[in-house]
Amino acid sequence: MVKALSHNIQDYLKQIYQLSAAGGKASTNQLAEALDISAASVTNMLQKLSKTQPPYLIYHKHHGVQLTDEGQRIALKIIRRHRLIEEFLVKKLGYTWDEVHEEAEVLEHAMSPLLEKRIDAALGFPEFDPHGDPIPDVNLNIPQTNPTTLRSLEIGQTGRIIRVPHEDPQVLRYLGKCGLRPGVSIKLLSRTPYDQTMRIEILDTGDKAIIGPDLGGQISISIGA
Amino acid sequence: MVKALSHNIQDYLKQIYQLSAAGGKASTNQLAEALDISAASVTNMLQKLSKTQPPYLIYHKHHGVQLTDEGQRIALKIIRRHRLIEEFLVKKLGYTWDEVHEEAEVLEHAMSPLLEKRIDAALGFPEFDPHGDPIPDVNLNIPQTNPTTLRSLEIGQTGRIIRVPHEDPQVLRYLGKCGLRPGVSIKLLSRTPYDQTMRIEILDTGDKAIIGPDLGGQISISIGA
DNA sequence: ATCATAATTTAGTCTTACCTAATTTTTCTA
DNA sequence: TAGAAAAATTAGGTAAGACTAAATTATGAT
Repeated sequence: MVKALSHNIQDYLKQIYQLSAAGGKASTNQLAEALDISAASVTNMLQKLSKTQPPYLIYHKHHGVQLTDEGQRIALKIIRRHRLIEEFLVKKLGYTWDEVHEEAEVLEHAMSPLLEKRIDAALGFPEFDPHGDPIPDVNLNIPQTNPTTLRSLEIGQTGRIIRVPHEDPQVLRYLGKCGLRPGVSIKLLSRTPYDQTMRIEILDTGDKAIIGPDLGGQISISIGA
Repeated sequence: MVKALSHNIQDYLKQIYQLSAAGGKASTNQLAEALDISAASVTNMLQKLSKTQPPYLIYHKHHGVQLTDEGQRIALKIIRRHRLIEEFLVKKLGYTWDEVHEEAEVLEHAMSPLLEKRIDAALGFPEFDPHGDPIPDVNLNIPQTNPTTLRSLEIGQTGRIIRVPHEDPQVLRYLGKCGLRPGVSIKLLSRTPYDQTMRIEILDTGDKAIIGPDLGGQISISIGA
């Protein structure tokens, strides 16, 4: 029997996973920022999580942390639940894609293994959530995509949107209004020399959209229409 | 802006509501038993909840507690969510009625007002949950029924089941197997003189079932088929 | 009316997870 | 290769919500 982990701890592990996906390690300050708590509190918790049996992460003073396999397993389980919930809310309860992140952030901790199974089945075992993020399967394997980002498109080149950033409702509403969702094919029309702002065309509708370089770097695409 | 109440406090208020529905007041020990914590802890919490602004309950040493209007409002909100979730799990996710209580016990605390609204709408604004318990509406008004209990039936008299006890999965599985669910019409065939065990007939199917007096007292019915 | 028992409360701790302030370590720049 | 700035850690504290043990109050049977 495995001891139930607190919501807090689950959130730490999830965040560490997300941060180290881009970088291999997560630093105390990054975590403090992401979880909106003080760095001192983070240090305490990291030390604690490195001393459990089994340990959830590997901690070296002043050098960031890395999840153990066990820690990663837990992180992936939470991420799976989070994304299943997002997909469920959109597909079955009429949510828009900008409403689901916050809701899932809470519900992911209240989801039993049974509910996870039933929702997964009700959705037909989906591989991606509404933002195009991959949903780890029952064994926590993640559907692989091989994306680059919108920012790296050449002028005149086409691509297909794979995923968009999922946290900020405002951004999501903007993208939604432009018709920029996963699966949509686009072409880069132009890039301003000074600030790299991109003009792109949605191929199906012919609509145009303006995307700054920051946001462009957070939108994953595959090359080709 | 109202301060968010902890899950714990929500559980206290809900339990007090349920206990005082049958009795007007809830005692420290009843609460300790129902919440599975020590009586001393309950005393502490009751004192705390009676000193909030506004107070959630009225506390007199050694004489039990009673919810204030505010306390009752919160209790009913949780109960509404609990029952909506139960109905949702059965109707939309293929749960059986013995699986839903425990699940709802957790989810009720993770449910946003928006989710409550969407689920309510998806179900067509149901008035009763799978066990026949009334679901408070958006304004927390409770559909009234005027039930008596199975135990009070006379021999040969007919009745229609209104609600069954909802917590114990074993009991629910037994009742389910017998076909005893809300809406079903029954007739009392006999009662043993010694222990008052009842034999009843389900009118639609002709099936017979045996119900002890304790369980019989927890099954609500309306008189007449 | 008394006394045993049951119910409740008080007092004192513990754990979890957070905080701020002060200190130490690392990193970056001149 | 200092020394400043940034990052991380330590130390000491707080609030919630639980606990046990001891004390008090209420109740019910003779």
